[in-house]
Formats: sequence, structure tokens, C-alpha cells
Amino acid sequence: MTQSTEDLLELDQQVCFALAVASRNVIALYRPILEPLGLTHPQYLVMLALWGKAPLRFGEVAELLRLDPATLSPLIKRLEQSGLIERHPVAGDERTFALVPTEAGRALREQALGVPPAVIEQLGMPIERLVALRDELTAVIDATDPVK
Amino acid sequence: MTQSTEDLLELDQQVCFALAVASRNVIALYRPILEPLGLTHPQYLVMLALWGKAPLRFGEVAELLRLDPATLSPLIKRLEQSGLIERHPVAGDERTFALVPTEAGRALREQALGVPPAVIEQLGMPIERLVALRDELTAVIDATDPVK
DNA sequence: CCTATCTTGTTTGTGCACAAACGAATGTGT
DNA sequence: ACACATTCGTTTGTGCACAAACAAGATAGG
Repeated sequence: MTQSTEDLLELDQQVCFALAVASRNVIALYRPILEPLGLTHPQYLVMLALWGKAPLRFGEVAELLRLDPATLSPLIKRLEQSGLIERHPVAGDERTFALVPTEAGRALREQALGVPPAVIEQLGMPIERLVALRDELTAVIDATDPVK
Repeated sequence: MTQSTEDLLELDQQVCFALAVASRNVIALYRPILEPLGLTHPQYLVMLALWGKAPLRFGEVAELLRLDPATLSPLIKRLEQSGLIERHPVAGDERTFALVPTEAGRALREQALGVPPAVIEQLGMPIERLVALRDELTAVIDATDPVK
């Protein structure tokens, strides 16, 4: 049977609002856990990317994290100022640069290993539900990704 | 069979990252649709609340939308400046105030009726998937709500 | 009363998200 | 070689999110 228009409108509100609130809440969950590392959540994501593979060019990081260059640019500067990463020239293209964790940045990885378990524990949700959530979110991202 | 510890660690990062990206993408989907109404997404949520029930006290709006007073306060001022809402004194408590849509604010509701269908259409996701997503998000919000 | 405490909204400061305009380097067509 | 377009990161301006400090009104205890 068909859903009424009102149901659709209601559902839409709930989904979008729930998405925004859930995102803020989960990031808020990270905050006290990341605070001892001196990282915000977006900064943590940049470090994760560089811990996984380095060097990465500025544009590669932006694409990986789906961050606007205008957002990433000052963020990178703060991470440099914290002494966690540094930029190196890329041979053959003076427009861009590559990012690499410093010694301190690599050392921070040890502490960061404790972050995911702490978050999962505080979330207290069964794994199946997290998997289901991730799959639904992936569908939304695919349906909305401006990159296509 | 059992999941490896590495999988679990990755799952946490995937869920949180997907949550942040999906939230940003969906709000970005609203942006061009709300632009003709002269509203940002948070402003749209405030208007939705007031279209549903008015007057609402400042604190009630903050609680409904799960917004920090420090975030809501300037947002309200912008909506007043746009001529869409106005504040009225509350008898018996001079600390707070009540919010009500102006004539222009009420008129805007007509245009706003077209917003949810436009969003759902652009999302292009089957209803079942939206329902599943909403259920998972609700679980996350319950697990993370600081208000508890 | 009247003082101490609690509520409630505002202000200030930092960081993120994004649009628009910009400037410098690279690439392309002729 | 040269003019033109494209790519790439930065800068500026606006708005949101949140912590911390604040101020004014309400409330409770003595």
C-alpha cells in the first residue's frame, strides 16, 4: 500500500534531523577521548589518514576526508603548529605539497590506538547495529555524494 | 565466526566518519532548496518547530532541536532580523522570552511545504532504507544523548 | 526579608563548513 | 613560443557548534 504524503514529510524530518543530532552526539563522544591527545575530531581523521599512508598530497587528504580545501587548509596549519605533521615539496608541481607525520606525530599513534575501543565501549551498541548503520549511511553517501 | 579486532577498530572509524559525511551531504542537499526561502538548515528547523507549535520559549526550542543556547541565541537574532519571528515577554519570568512567527514567517510556511518532497526526490532512496536508517540513528542518539 | 544558590540566556573565543574571489603554477592549442 | 584555460591551494566572509565566563532574574533557607 502507498504511504501518505504526510508520512513522507514526517519521515524526512526525522531522518535528516536524526542524522544531524547523531553526528553531533558521536563527535561529542570523541571529544573527551581525543582531548588528551590534543586533537579535534577532524584533526584526528587527518592523522588517521597519514598514519595509514604517507606522504599524502594536500588534495589527496581533502578527497579522502571529503573536506573542502578551504576547510582543510587552516586545519593543516594547526596540525603543523602542533608539531604533528610537516609539509614537503612535491617534485614537478610547485602548486601542491605532501604531508608527513613528524616524529611527535608518529609517537601520538600509540595513544590513538586506545581511541576506537573507548568510543565503541561508550557507545555500547551491538556490533550488528553498527554494521547496519554503516551500510545505511554508505547508501546515503552514495545517493548524495557531489563527486558522484 | 568471530570478527577480528582490527575489523572492530575499523568499524568504529567507518561509522563515525560515515556519520559525519552523510550528515554534511544531506544538509548540503537542503542548501539549494532552502536558499530561495532565505533559510539555513538550522534556521529551517527552528521555523519548523514554531510552525508546529507557537509560542515556544527559548529554552524549549533549544531542547527540541538539541541546540546549545550559545548556538541558538545568535541564530534566533538572525531570524528576527530576517523578520520571520519575534520575541514576546513571558509573564512571571523576565529571564526568558517566547518566540512566535511573524506574518512573513507564517507566509513562508507555504513555500516550505515543497522542501521535504524535493529532498526525498533528490535522495532517491527507497522508503524502507530511510526507515531502517532512522531506526539505527535513533539507537545512536539514545546511546549518546547527554541529556539521557 | 535577605542572602546563597540555581536557572536562563548572552558574550567571547576557538574551530569547523562552505561559498566566492583570488593568485600562482601547470597544461593545452595553435 | 605564446595566449588561454585549468588545476590547486589560500584568503575572506558568513554561519554553526561548543566551552567557559558572565549577568540578571528566580528560588529556597535561614
